Amino acid sequence: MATGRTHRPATRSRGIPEATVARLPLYLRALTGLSERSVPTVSSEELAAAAGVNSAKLRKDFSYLGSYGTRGVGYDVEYLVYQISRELGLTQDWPVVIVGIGNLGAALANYGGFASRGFRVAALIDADPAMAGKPVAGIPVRHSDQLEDIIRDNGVSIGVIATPAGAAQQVCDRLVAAGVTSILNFAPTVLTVPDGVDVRKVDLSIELQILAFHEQRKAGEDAPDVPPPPPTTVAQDGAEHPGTPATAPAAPEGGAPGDGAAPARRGRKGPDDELPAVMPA
Amino acid sequence: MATGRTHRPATRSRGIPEATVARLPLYLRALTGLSERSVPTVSSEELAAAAGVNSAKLRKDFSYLGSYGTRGVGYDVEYLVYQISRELGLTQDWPVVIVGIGNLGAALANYGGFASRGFRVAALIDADPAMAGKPVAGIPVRHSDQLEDIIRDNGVSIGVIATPAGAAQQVCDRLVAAGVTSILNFAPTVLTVPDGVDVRKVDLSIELQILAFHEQRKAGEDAPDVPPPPPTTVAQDGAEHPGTPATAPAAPEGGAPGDGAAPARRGRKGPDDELPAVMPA
DNA sequence: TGATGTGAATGAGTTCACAGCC
DNA sequence: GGCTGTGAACTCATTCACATCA
Repeated sequence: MATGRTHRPATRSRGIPEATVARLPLYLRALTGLSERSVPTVSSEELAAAAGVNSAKLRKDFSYLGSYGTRGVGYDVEYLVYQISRELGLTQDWPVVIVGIGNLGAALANYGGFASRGFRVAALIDADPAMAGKPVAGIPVRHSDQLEDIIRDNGVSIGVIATPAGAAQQVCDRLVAAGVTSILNFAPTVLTVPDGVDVRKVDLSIELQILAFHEQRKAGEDAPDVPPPPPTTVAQDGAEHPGTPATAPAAPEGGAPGDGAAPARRGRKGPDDELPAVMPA
Repeated sequence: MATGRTHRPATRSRGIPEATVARLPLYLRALTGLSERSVPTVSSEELAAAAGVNSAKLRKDFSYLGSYGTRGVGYDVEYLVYQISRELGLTQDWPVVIVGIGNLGAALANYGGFASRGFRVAALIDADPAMAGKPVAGIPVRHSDQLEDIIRDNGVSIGVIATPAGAAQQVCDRLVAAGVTSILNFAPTVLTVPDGVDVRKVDLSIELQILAFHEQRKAGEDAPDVPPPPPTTVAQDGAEHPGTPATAPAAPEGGAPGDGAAPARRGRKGPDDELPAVMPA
């Protein structure tokens, strides 16, 4: 362990940091806006502001792509648009399939951002036979029996999973077996994939929870250690006291920081804790 | 600039790294699953596997919360669930509003993950008068005129923006003015907010573009420097050769790496480049 | 002169590896 | 013996500050 990792330490060029890659689409969007307004050149300062990053970061990011700017002047908008598009692989056409056509899947199918910028919805797939044939966003939904055929016939290498959590791994396995090597996962599950397959995750409830964390901080501010009380109004809901905290999982005693006697959070809120995304697929 | 930033370097406890915070919801989900299966304790190894991280990272993450494990044994599931929930602020009730009830907004409203874990959809808001009163996910949509009242009446501090890009900043401003201090933004725009307001962004097209980048790499593998040719099939689309690259934005000449004569990407693909999310709000 | 491009400094996050405790 | 908790090493990312060049 820790020996191999061919990570291309080589000459130069190849090996753009992941953090930079993640920002390229942001720059691209900002540049596209400028391009539409026929702005010929931008400085790192201006473009950084439009993309919501700081200019030093932007310049360093661009330096990984090459020397595409002109000192004393800035960057040529059209040229940069092309270079970034090419770097991201958007100068070619990527057929994608969306699996799981519930609310979310339909939203994705209708999403303008899919159609533009090199992505093309090759098929919508759902496990519900009743959905089959029904057009969503102008594309007829196909039954998941045909998943493998669709992937192969269209040379699809990118798949989007918008199924409930329970179906996600299974769908993922089938996609991968059929040749998909990049997956965008909206289901709230950890997907297991073989090496060589990329998975990116978009998880609505996780994002909300992160916000809640920071929100709590704001409300609690200088409360030194105890869990701050409800910051916003609304908290009581009628039956809020669950059973006696008898089930309280014995804390490892020895002065654990920040709390006394955990109420064990008994009284399981709802049965749908696994956050089923939207519809069966 | 760069002086202030009280960032709590203090004694201990407060100051959980952002990266750790972002993983807590993941651990929580894995733990919830174990809890439902009545598993009493887990080792860092097992839990890490379930959450898709490595065990050292998990242990370090937990160490920021306190010493909640037992050496030689592992972690008490129920106890950890409570501690993480508390740390994330999920032991209280967070009313949220969703603005922009198009496909995506509806998907979010129906999303199980919202209802569980401390979040409660206080209202759905849309700018389309025709939507007003129509129930979505059992909640009547309200017109955006009432946005401020809704925020204040319900003590909402978290808002979700699912409007088209064009409306997002405006909606954001109104949310913030009305007292919202955390925003989850699904619109493909950079939002500008005052200090003290948190914004998290979920951007479908950016995620896809990042996948495309890696996908391209896989296909190109050992092509040393030139942009690899289309990996998947499907590439020609009829009229693919745009006008002469006359408009080609003069590259800064001097041997720029990796490409010759950028085709300037003339012939703008489609007019909907700004990726309007779904529906007016 | 006014911007880029980039080494060097700093900081954040991850991983290692092992002491400490059950 | 087994597993947590954590200093220390390391890797990755951001920021600074300035040499460099149109």
